[in-house]
Amino acid sequence: MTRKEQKENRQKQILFKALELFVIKGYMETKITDIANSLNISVGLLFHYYESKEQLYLELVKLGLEGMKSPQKIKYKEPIEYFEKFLKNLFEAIDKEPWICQMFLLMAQAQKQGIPENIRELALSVNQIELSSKIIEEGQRNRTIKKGDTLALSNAFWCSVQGIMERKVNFPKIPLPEVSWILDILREIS
Amino acid sequence: MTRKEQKENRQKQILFKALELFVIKGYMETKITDIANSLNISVGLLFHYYESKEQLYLELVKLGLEGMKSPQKIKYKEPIEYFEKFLKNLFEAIDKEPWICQMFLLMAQAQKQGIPENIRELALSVNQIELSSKIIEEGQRNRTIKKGDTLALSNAFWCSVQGIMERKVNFPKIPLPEVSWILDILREIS
DNA sequence: TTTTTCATTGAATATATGTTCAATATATCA
DNA sequence: TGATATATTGAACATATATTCAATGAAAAA
Repeated sequence: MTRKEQKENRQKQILFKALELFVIKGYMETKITDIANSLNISVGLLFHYYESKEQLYLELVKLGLEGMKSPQKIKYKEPIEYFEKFLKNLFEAIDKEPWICQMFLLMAQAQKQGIPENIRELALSVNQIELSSKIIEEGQRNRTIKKGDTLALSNAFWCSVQGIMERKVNFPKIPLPEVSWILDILREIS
Repeated sequence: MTRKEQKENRQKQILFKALELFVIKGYMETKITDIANSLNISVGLLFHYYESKEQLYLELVKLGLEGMKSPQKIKYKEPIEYFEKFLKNLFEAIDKEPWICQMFLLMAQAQKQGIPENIRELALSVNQIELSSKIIEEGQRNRTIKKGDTLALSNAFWCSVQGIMERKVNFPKIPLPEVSWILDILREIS
């Protein structure tokens, strides 16, 4: 293993362990020593790779922002198909890569109080709920999505997804819901 | 105002402000000085009424446990009616009493890591998801509730509710969803 | 009015935790 | 091999925060 590889591995190792702990315990509750200890490395090494706890969190939020672009790449004919594909991808991905679930929650967590203000603003810069409300509007026009305030519908959908991710992280054994159950929040029932 | 009243008022004042801050910022992120400052009282006074931060949090969880008994009092003929009544009550109550929403989240928060273990166990002692799964099973028998793993369905419902509460606390202006939208997660679509 | 009780304060203390840094071990390269 | 660069350590430092406590003021009781 070259020096460069070694460096990158350590950085990733730290980053993913930090993600795991930040999501489970929260930003403040996660101590630098928690991260170092659970990786069996010294705190000094951690600071060698990341200049501060805040910086480490910032790296993660930046990574998360990248990931949030992926839903925008989903191609769909019917609006409801957009949400269906998103959920399907998400649920499938979760089983293989637990960090996806964690990252989803980190981005929600980063928008809350208690997070350094500059990071919080960054996390708030992509508003999934507003973006989806436009797709919901399309669906309302052709009667495939329920009538009602588009923001509230979008909110209900994303709240539900977040709640599910939240629970999955804390209680991994509880089975995921069926995609169609969550879609029924949006779907016009005829 | 008698001494007794004064005492009770202060205790409640501290308790509710603590609830507000614990829910918004989390347990560790909420500093004793935050609570004292936002009430314009000294830290000493706070410790005069509550022997520790942990004790204060415990009081809140105990209060929350009381509140969690109320869904069990709901009377229903059709199983779906149980969930409908619950949501209706909850959404109506929220507009008048923001602390209900906060309390709902506190109880979820108290079940996570980062909370003192004894309190965490107490919070985990009432399992809303398991309780509801039995009602869901009734509904499945008479075809008013979707087929599928009852725990997963119950989970989807409660995750959704939690996600909604979460968002309401952080972004109070976003409108609440319609009760029926959330019920559609459970309802058999014929 | 005098005494006693309790609400209230805020500086002092103890502890926890983020961060620094000088020293050491190990790998890379000449 | 020897020289240089990098990975790694952990004790030391600075700061933040929970908690204590002796002192003060105000209300209740006598």
